[in-house]
Amino acid sequence: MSGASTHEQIVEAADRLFYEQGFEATSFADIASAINLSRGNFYYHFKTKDEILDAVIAVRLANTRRMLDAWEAEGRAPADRIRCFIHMLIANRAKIILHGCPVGTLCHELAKLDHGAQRKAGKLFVLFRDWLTRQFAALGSKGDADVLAMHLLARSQGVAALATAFRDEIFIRREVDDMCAWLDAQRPAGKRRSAAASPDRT
Amino acid sequence: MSGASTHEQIVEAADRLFYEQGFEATSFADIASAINLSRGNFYYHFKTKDEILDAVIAVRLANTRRMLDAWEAEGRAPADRIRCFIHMLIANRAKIILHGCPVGTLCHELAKLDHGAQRKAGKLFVLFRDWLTRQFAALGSKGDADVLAMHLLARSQGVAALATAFRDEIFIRREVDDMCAWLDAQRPAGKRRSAAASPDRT
DNA sequence: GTCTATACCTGGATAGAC
DNA sequence: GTCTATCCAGGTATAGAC
Repeated sequence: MSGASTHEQIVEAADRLFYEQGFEATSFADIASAINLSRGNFYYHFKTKDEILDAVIAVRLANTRRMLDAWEAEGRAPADRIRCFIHMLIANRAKIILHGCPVGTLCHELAKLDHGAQRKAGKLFVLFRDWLTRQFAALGSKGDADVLAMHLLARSQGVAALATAFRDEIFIRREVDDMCAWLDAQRPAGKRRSAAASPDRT
Repeated sequence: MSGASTHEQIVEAADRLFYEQGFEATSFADIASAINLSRGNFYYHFKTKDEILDAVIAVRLANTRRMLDAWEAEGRAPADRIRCFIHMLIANRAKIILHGCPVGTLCHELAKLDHGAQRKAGKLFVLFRDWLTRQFAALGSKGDADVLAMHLLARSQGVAALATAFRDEIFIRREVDDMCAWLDAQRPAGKRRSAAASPDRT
């Protein structure tokens, strides 16, 4: 981290603070002090706050692509890949309980602000949607792969939302199990693996 | 509306603006100008912005209780009442697509701000949760009524979240149908009504 | 109860020295 | 590339006249 350029440090800190506090509630002073940079010097790197937001979204898009590629490159069955997606809720449960889903909360905030970056932030959802659609298609769901993808995406968003509101980790685990069971039911009969073969990876 | 007291007018305008723009993004000037009131005079009615938020949440709690009571008083079967809940997504679809769920987005924003009113806003979710739990219990789901309530609440939150992000009304209707089908599957066998008897009330 | 005027602060943004 | 100093807009909040 300390080897990173100032530019990268700014984006990194902004990424974290936008997630934890929200975009609007995060001031230049917050970001600057987080990396021990003077406020004035900020404008050498970014002219406006919107530029920082753009950079943060770009980084998140790149990180998300990398994560999805990694899940895919592990070369397992489509259902296993989808389980990777579902288990994100457990892997990130602590942060989700505190700050919600990074994608969902950002999109919500930008929608309220009627912000120009709405569409770009929405691409984060599109990445997941398209990736899930491909996995469901590979799973054998021909016509309705996108429907299943949207369904699963919505369920994970809902779980994140209530997990934040109720600060309930048990609820997350229960819903994750339920989603995995639902996933098994989507597979062609006779090819289903037992639930016992899919322990939660915490 | 014009007969309402200034106090009521303020809360009403704040309620709407907090929903449309978010709590933080809404200034006193916004609320004041919405009801043609001078900014200075504001403080006769509310000392701080947090007081307005408290009043708005109180009004939303009261309105929600009234709505839930009305659904219950209509005296129909528990499943019909739950369908009232599910169909909220369709009844409010236009606003949901633009601004999300009023409860979910407020709770999310307050969580990010680490605001003191978080718990009070969370009571809105509790109202729905407890009401749904009672309906599922009446439906015959003894031990897991609360689990089903949380599940349905989460799904409706997820649908609202993606509906906002993708501005997709078709998606809402599809998921509402799916939730209704799921609901039918929760009822004791032999007592299920046909899907055709449950047309969407738009 | 309603208004004007205003104090005070924070946040975004700029200029210019180093 | 980094700093200090500064400007300006907007937001919260107060005082006091009417």
